[in-house]
Amino acid sequence: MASSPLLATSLPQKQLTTTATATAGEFRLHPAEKLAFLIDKSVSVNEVLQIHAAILRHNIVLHRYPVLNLKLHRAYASHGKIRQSLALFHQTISPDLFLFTAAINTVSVNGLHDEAFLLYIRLLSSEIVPNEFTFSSILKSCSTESGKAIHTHILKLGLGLDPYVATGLVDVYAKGGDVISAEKVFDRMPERSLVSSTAMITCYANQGNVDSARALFDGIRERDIVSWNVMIDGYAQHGFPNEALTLFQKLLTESKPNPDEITVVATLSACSQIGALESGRWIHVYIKNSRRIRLNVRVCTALIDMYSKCGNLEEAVSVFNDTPRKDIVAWNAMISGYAMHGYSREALRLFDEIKGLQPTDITFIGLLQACAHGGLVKEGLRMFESMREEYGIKPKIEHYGCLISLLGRAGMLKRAYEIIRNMKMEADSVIWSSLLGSCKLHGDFVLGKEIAEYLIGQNIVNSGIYVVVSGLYASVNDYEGVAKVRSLMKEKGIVKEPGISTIEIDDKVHEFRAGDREHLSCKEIYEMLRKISELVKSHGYVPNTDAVLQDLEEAEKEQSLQVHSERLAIA
DNA sequence: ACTTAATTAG
Repeated sequence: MASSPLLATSLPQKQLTTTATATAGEFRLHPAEKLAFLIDKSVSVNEVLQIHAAILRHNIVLHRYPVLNLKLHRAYASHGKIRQSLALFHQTISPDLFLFTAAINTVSVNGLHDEAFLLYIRLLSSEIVPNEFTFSSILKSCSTESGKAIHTHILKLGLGLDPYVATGLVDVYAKGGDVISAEKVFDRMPERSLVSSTAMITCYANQGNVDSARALFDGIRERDIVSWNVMIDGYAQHGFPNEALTLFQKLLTESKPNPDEITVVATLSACSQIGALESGRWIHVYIKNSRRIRLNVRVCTALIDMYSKCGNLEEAVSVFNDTPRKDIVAWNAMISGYAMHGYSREALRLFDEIKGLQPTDITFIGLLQACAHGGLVKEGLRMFESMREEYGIKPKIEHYGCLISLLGRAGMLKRAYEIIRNMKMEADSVIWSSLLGSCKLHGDFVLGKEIAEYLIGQNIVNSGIYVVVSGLYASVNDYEGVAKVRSLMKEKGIVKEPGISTIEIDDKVHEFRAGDREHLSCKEIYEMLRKISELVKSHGYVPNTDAVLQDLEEAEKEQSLQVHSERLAIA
């Protein structure tokens, strides 16, 4: 659209002779209606500003033309000019329901939840009655508590069965984790729309109830890509990465719908979790060959994460270098990638290269991990300080975890212990395990035992800590200590979670538990295991049975190590 | 004229 004609004193004749605006020109419209028509055609903020200027030039009093006023508000809001669109609202003498609703929607969408409620209250104070549009807008700003209050208003006005409103309610209850209320609203809907079903699937998935989610998903006749994405991501984010991959494969076998950016991001996350490099690579190639799916910053970040976690750092770096419009999340992923591969200096160097982006708490987790892995004590301590002082980021428990691991590995055990005791927050089992592990590593059994006894005394225990404590006792041959820990475990009914190892072969992920005999090639696997064992023993391998927690004879301990899940997977 | 579901980093 041309830029200057709108600023001319009369209405832009040129505009009205083009084909696009011919319909408007055929009628003798009031300038306000013509301008409203132009707003609908506008594609940039500049055009909106010019139209606004034309409105002022024509001395059009906006609140006398509610439709024009509303369209202008919407146009500003849709281009992210929130202040401008709200200014329009506040200049309007008595806003009608449409403008109220649009304004509530604008602030809600932009996260100004308090503002949304102020507007809603102002609406209620006028004699205007909110409608279904208003509620689907205000619900976006509701917590579960305020959602319940709004729910009563909805019921009072008889709008509870409107599909938009009901979906909004399901969404509010889903965010608050109130599945029961969400189900109630959902079940009462006269007909389940695709969107409301998808909202309900999201609710189930977020609760980790993937079975209910899947049942609902399977019951949908016409599934769109959003419902597939919700289901795949639901699996991926709640401990079922294999199911996520399988479902993605199922999607590929159906002709519709086509995967999009979000589908591949969710699936790549599943690949990262199980180290499925081949599947991840396949998806990368699929994206490159697809004309629909763009390698945008989010897709690239998922690829960086996948390649890093699947052990291919070079490919992660290569994707990072080709990532367009890198945001802090992309930088964080690459920093963490370097950190987990032990390239500490590269991680720190990358941090120095970030320009014009505010680092987040996660940036510092990556950096501190890099320092911990590389034994860069001075740098790590300085980093921890600058996080608080320079960047104003409050350390979370995870940051302390990195710090303790950093000091612990460097043998600065006393200092690490002091930091834990002086932390503002309660140390978690990860931190204690890390420090105990360091005590064992550096042979400081006095401090190690002191901590172990403190933990047992304080009842800060779980299977993770028991394992480390017992290992600590075992390494100094304190079998009384080991026995004490064991009986405590029994007494409290703590069971060590069975370890599972997975390995990817020819695009299929195989799972193994210790002593597993479920696998189809079980016989061959055990035969291979026997050969490997002979080989390593002939090279002087002696099994270290100290870490075996079960109460077994030495030979049995060896046997239990022999069929360790990782060994099975490798065989 | 105003309205509904999904995304990455530890």
